[in-house]
Amino acid sequence: MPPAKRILQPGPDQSRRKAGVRAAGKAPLKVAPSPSAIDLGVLNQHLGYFARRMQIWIFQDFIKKLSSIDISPAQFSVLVVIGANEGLSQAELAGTLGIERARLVRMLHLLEKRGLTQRLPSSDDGRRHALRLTRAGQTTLRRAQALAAQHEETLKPKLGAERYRLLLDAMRAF
Amino acid sequence: MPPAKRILQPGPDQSRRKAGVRAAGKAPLKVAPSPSAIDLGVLNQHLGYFARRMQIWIFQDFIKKLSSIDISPAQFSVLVVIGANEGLSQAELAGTLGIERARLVRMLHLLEKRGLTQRLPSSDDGRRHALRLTRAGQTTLRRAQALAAQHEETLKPKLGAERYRLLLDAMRAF
DNA sequence: TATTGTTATACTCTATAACTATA
DNA sequence: TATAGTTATAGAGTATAACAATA
Repeated sequence: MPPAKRILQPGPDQSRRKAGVRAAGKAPLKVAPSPSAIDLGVLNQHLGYFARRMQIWIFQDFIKKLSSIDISPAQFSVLVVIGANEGLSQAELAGTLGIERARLVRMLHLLEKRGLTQRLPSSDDGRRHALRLTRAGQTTLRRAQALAAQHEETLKPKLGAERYRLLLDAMRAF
Repeated sequence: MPPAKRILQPGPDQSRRKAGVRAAGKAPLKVAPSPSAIDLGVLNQHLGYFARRMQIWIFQDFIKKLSSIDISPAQFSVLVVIGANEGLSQAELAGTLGIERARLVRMLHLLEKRGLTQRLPSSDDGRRHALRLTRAGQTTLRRAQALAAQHEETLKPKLGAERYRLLLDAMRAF
């Protein structure tokens, strides 16, 4: 497929050129903080900044620890909830995990293609699918939970046992 | 642009059909947990699950609170760090915030187009750009910080003052 | 050779809208 | 008419690779 029309920042960097022109009339700045001296400013007082950094760190460790079975955090959450609630519908699953219904469709396509989940017809409502794990899905879930538990164990020493418990408790407010 | 070739799940849902066939040989499940009764299973013991939910909640509130000036969390962090470290380079900024260098280029294009930031030539290294806020950028940053502070204030009662402090402290471990 | 800023590309995720089949 | 599952599409964000200019 030819790149027809670039979606993001289509043109040749006019803004960059403009900055250069503008800069020509000013004295170039000389100070550039050394890498270690960069100031986070007011970000230091924002929960969201640290929440994002922490979440990324945790997910990256999770992905690494489960790379041998190729299960992402989102896939893990889907397998766990199906495993604990056999027969639930896609809408219920999506609502529980905060995943878009449309997104879940494609995740389930993939998990089904890998032989881990099934969509069975619901007995009492022709619109719904009753979700369940296959035998292979149950096995994969058990392995995933073991690896995820190892991942979780790396977080405790990183935080200290007490702060770990405090965090787990405090974050339930959301 | 014609949809040439679908990237995700190209074919007509074969997996779905397959599931239907498979299901035909089995008794349909009857139990579907009521929405309130859905069990999170082992997710209840995973920091990452709650970290992600919290981060999404916080960002959504942040976006809402700053919607009047149309500044995203990522844009806010960029403005704050440039404001606190005038003259720093794009690589330093990207490294500090954990943003890809390539991604930052497009963010700065946009911020520059909005007249909030500038890229000046660095005096001692021809490869680098020295980043700074324009006057308008400084004004926008001040407004953004005021609105972000309001956002932050909604988090404290939600958590309680003590747990808020504990969280902010504990998450610095990452 | 290595680094800075940049372009290009692909993939993931989010967000909607619209369609179908059922209710 | 409303809901469940689905398709399609656009937009962010992430991840890489490659390139030109500069060191």
